[in-house]
Formats: sequence, C-alpha cells, structure tokens
Amino acid sequence: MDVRTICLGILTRGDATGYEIKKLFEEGGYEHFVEASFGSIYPALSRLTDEGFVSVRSEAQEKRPDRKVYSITPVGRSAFVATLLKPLPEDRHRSPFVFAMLFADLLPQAHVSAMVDHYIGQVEEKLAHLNSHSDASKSDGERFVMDYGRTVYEATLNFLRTHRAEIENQPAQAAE
Amino acid sequence: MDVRTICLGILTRGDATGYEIKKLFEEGGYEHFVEASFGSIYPALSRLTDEGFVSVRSEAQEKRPDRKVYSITPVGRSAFVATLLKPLPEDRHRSPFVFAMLFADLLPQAHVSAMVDHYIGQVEEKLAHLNSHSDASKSDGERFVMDYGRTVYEATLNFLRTHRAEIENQPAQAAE
DNA sequence: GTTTGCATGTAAACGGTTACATGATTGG
DNA sequence: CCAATCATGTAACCGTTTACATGCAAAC
Repeated sequence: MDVRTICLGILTRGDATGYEIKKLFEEGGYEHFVEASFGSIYPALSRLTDEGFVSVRSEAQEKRPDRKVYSITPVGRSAFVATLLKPLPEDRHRSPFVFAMLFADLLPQAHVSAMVDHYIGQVEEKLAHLNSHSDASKSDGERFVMDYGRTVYEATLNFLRTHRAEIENQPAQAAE
Repeated sequence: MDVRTICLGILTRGDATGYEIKKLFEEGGYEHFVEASFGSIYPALSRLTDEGFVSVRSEAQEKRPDRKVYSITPVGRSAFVATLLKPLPEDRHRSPFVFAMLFADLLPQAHVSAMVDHYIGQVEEKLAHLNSHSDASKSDGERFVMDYGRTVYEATLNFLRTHRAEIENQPAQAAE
C-alpha cells in the first residue's frame, strides 16, 4: 500500500497532522505491516490536498511551525473505499534474515547462532509491543489485525526455538 | 536484501545466467521472501562483473542472444559472506490485505468475505507450491527456510479460518 | 547538557519496476 | 495458431528513503 492510501486510511479514523499520522502507525502496533517516513508523508498530504481528497486547516502556534490538521473529504473517503474494493497488490515479505539462513553453511556456526538469537529478540520485542496495547477502544478490524500479528509472531518464535538446531549443528565451513 | 546480494548468493551454489537466476528464485520456493525482475538482475550482474565479484563467459548460440554464464569469484564470495556477517536490514512484511482488514468496517461484508477467501486461496497456493518441492538435494539452510515458510503459512491459514467471523459479522456500514 | 518530542518541509539519491525492443523454438 | 520458453538488455518512470534545514521546550 502506498503512502497516499495509508494516509487516507488513518484520516478515516479522525483528523490528524502529518506528524501524528506517522506516530499513529508506529504506535498502533501495525508498524510491521505498514510504514512511512516524513519524506513521503508530507508530499503525499500536499498532493491529496491538491486533488481534493483531504482538506487542511492551519493552527497557528507560537515558536513552532503551524500545525496543519488534515481531514478527509467525502471524495477522499469514496476514493479510499474504492481502492480497497479493487484487487489489492500481493503481500511481500522481504526477510534478509531468511535469506541469510539459506546460506548458513557458509557462515561460522557461532554467528548463525547469534543471528538466530538476535532475530528471536526482535520478534519478542514486537510481540511485547503488540501486547502492551489494550484491545479496548479498537475496531473489530484493528483487533483482528493485532491478533493476526500475535499469531504469526508466536508461530515464528515457536518454529525458531524448536528448529534452530538444524542450522546450528553443522560443521563450520566458514569464510576463508 | 538487494538484488546484487541475491545474485551473489545464488552464484555461490553454482554458475548461472541472468535468466536462470530469476527462475531459480521463482522455483526455489523462496519467492515470497526474495524477488527480482530482469530489469534489476541484468544491470546488477554487469556491475558485479565490473567490480570483480563475478566473471562471465559467453556461450555463443544460434538464433538466440549469447548465453552469458556468470561465476562468482573468490573476491565475490568473501564480499557475500561479509555482507551476511554485517548487521542485516530488518524484515518488512508489507501486507495490503492486512491493511484492508483494518478498515473492514468501511466495506460491504460480502466483499470482506471475498477478500478473505481470496487471500486464503493465495496462501494455500504458496503452501502447495512449497510442498511440491522435495526436500532432497537441499542444503540444511534451504530445508530450514522451507519448513519455516510452511509453518508461517499454516499458522496464517489456521488463524484466518478460525477468526474470520470476527470481521465478517459486523453490521455493514458500507460506502455511500 | 544532551536527548527526546514537537512540527514542517525540500532535494538528492536510490533501488526497483514496467514497458519496450528483438526473435527463434517448442508445446499445447 | 497462440502461448510459453529461452535469452539479453535499455530507458523511462516511480515511490521511497536519507539527509538536510530550522528551532523551541521539556524531561532526564
């Protein structure tokens, strides 16, 4: 999903500034599935404004840039729904870790172990982050997505813990 | 992982042409984790050649472009291992489906059901594709990655089948 | 006293995809 | 007869990231 669509989606839940949009997606617990940087969010919002999908009001502030609060327009809302009704792009799960594991036999086994440990740590962190959010005040969709994340993370952890020996127990044929 | 590194990785397993590199990754069962198009593979191979990471020999063919068979050089091999030993970029799982599910309440429930069906079908296909490859003649790493894929796909399917009602059973508050 | 949070934006660079160009052979 | 397989490559385009620019206030 492109940043434009992500922004529209967030704005269906309420008005927000560019800054807040970024925070909402970082803290919402979806950061694994959807992400965006300021360098893409701000231009996306300007373009959405030009196209009439969102409207802005500037709130003056002292000693800070004006807050630009964006609202989705009826046109923007229809466009957003229309995007979701069209066939969606496929998932892409880019995993440098998985790629590296394909070549575990080329690496010192101590390093493979360290990589697995590190990856497990990362997934544990994401799980903890997910669990730190209460399910209250969430839509059905949000709760569904969070449960989905938990399930996938837990399956991942379980797999790594029970199968790691298979790539750790081979004769080190390490780098020259 | 960038296309350059992917190409180097494949070439550690044996010589190949650009065309074959693409096929290997499509058929290897990793296509969900790593992917690349010709438009990125061919330039990557030229650059790797210029930099001394791979070498080429041209095999003349009648009525077809010459096959350019690439081999990884010792320098390329060390560089590849060095890349894997450095801290890896984080996984990114971009899922338009998950994103859409966050907004299930904005969509007609029949469409949500159709989306879930479609997504389940896709995952089933990937699972079948994974299972169609025998584990024989695979490295430990490859077997590990395939098992990992199976685990994650199965957990996904299981979750969707047991939890889909949670997003399907809400009053349709569809698009205007 | 330094980091974090608030708050916006631009420009250059990057990596990649898509479409195009070419063209014979084989299988359905 | 048409689609797929083999086989390479270029060029335009696209979306995004990264770095830069600015700057105060509050928390640690």
